[in-house]
Amino acid sequence: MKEDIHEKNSMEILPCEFYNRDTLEVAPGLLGKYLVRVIGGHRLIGKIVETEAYKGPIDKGAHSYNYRRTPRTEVMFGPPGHAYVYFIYGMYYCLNVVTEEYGEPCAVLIRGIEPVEGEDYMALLRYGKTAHDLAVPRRINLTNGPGKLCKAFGITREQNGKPLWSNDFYLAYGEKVEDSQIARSKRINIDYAEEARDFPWRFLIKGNPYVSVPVK
DNA sequence: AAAATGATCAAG
DNA sequence: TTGATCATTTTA
Repeated sequence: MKEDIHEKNSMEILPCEFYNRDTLEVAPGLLGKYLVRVIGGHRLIGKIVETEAYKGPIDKGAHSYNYRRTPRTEVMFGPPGHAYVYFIYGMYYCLNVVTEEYGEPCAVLIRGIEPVEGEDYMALLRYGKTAHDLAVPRRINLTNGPGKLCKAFGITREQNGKPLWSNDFYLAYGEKVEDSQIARSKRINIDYAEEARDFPWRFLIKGNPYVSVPVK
């Protein structure tokens, strides 16, 4: 059986080539990977448990649909492996990783994370309280959504366009996830996207409690 | 079910 | 310049 070069258990940083592939391979491939963020003298680590693929050229759910190029979508046209962070609903940030070759405006939205290290500081960033003081449902609530995890990891427009191999902000191999542990579904909250609304481009680790919305 | 809250973008 | 929209979350 052939070894998949994109899967291994390790804290090694993901190489740039990881992202330079079809978005529908990168999105499930990101499950189990670790997001690492150094902020305020703390190191935060979280395991990615839910992602969504956005393929701008053909995807009416994507900000970059039909190669729509604006100040906001600009970084998606750039090289793969960089962060695309956008501000939404006047209140929240969402983190994406840019995929595919330079000029192809595609990305993967990170929708759910399981805290691995630094949960107290995540809780502090989210609520101004340590996780120790939170009931279990609220601990789950820390990072189970795209806006929540950005708040918990201190991710803002400052990270927009940053490579995902920065000292204080990177992705590592983390934990191997078998294909049999991955579930798929339609994407969340893109009812405006016509036929693309039904594309099964959302990927989750089966049974993981840190997903934003349970699989239907 | 509906509010919160402001950047974003296409249209005028 | 304006106004509708929005890859969400919280509260009720």
